[in-house]
Amino acid sequence: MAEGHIRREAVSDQLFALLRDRILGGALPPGAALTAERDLAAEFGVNRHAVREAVKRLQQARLVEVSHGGRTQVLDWRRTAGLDLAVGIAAADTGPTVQDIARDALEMRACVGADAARLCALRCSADTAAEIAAAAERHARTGPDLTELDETYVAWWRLIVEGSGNIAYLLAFNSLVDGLIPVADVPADLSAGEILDVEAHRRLAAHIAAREAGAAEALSRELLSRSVPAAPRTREGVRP
Amino acid sequence: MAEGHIRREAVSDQLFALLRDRILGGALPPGAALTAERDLAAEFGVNRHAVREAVKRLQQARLVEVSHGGRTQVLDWRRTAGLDLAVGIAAADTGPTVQDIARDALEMRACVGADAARLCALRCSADTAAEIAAAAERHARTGPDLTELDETYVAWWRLIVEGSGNIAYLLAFNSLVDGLIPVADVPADLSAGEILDVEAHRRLAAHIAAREAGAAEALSRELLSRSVPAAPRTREGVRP
DNA sequence: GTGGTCAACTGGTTGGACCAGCATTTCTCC
DNA sequence: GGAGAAATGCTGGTCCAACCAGTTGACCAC
Repeated sequence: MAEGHIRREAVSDQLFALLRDRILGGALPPGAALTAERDLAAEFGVNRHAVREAVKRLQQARLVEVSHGGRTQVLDWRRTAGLDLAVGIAAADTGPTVQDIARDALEMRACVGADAARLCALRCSADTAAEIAAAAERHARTGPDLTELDETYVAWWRLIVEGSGNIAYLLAFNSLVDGLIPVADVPADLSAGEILDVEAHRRLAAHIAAREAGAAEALSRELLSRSVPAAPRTREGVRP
Repeated sequence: MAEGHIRREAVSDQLFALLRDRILGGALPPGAALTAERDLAAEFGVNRHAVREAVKRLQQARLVEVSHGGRTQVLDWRRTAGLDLAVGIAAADTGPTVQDIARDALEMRACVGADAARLCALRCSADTAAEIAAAAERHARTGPDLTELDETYVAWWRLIVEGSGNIAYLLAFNSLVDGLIPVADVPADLSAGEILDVEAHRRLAAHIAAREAGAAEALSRELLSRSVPAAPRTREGVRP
């Protein structure tokens, strides 16, 4: 078949995305009351259960606060939402753009990645250090295919983050990898300077194996900073 | 009333917590198939819709992968789950303990907070810098009540993180503040050394106002590191 | 005004039915 | 006997209709 698998998105997923974007976009400001479930169901011509599933997800994302008997209230996502939400913020018509989010994510990646490399040098086992070096070599031998290179590079970093022994870093890494980075289309020349520098990877692996925490941190910070676009910021803070 | 608001947890919330803990605890290993919705409903004596809401949340947390017609599969949370999940990991009977999670969260807080202070010094407006200094003074004048002190301290840090202009940091801050830190009972003497050091807060605010990014980063890193317990790690990496 | 009552919302839960997609089994044809 | 097609029985996805359980606010008696 030529057509690429028409996956019909579930109704509750569509509704969740729609309401999420309304909240993030400011159409539903903090403090406002969400339309009642029955009314939402009628408005979109869907069943109330589908609405409930969507609202339940909004609740889990801490975008709304539901109270039995009372009204469902929209929260201020700047104060309550978690890192997992970052996906979709860009979809909002108001506030930060995709470029802003991308830059923020890459900045955070550099910060957390550097500290993870430091901790990895301090705490990982000799086996893990050897595995990291092996993964770096594996990455170095990976073909010219960009997607493939990206995968082995992420896999290599995952080893380092795991080796840091910090679960918070690992979870944040997950949030960034399959939440934010994919959305951000980093200029190819920037990311190539990071992904293709096989020699730097070898040196970082060596620093970790030699327990040189400071050197590992400095090198990884420099490496990860290469993909951060240097575009000037026009706004201050997170407020529009 | 003396009794504290008998909140009966919703069925789907209980079910979500139960299944989440089973997955995080290893009772439902990655790759295993989740019990079918109808069977879960029968097993717990609840309606299938409640089960569906719980499963939908598991899906959003990237703990399971559901496929129409096929089986719902348990994912490897170490590879897929996001930072928001950190709550509840400690509840698992296998793997990291509350102390481990707490330490990891505090480590991450120090790393991200220091970089946020650095960026804030670089990028925040003069108004924001003044507001940060004012918030520091407000905190300094706050009464001896520990809860109150904690609130003003968090509010002060929120200003700094907002001033950094990095939304990823802001969301991670949210995840840490109302997800992880509360669970972690940091020894009072440690946190007091951080929260009560009014002079350090004033200096940090001054560094930010003076655009001394390096000094702001160094001071905040030192400040935030005070609450990190220095307990030795018995395990390596995140693997048990 | 104060207090209680009640009706009209809200979300929470249930049951049953049916549609749609996947996987295995079974049957047919070569 | 083996390869492919058809049938079957599971899975999740959606809907309808009703009822339970809290909250809110208007109303009325005092």
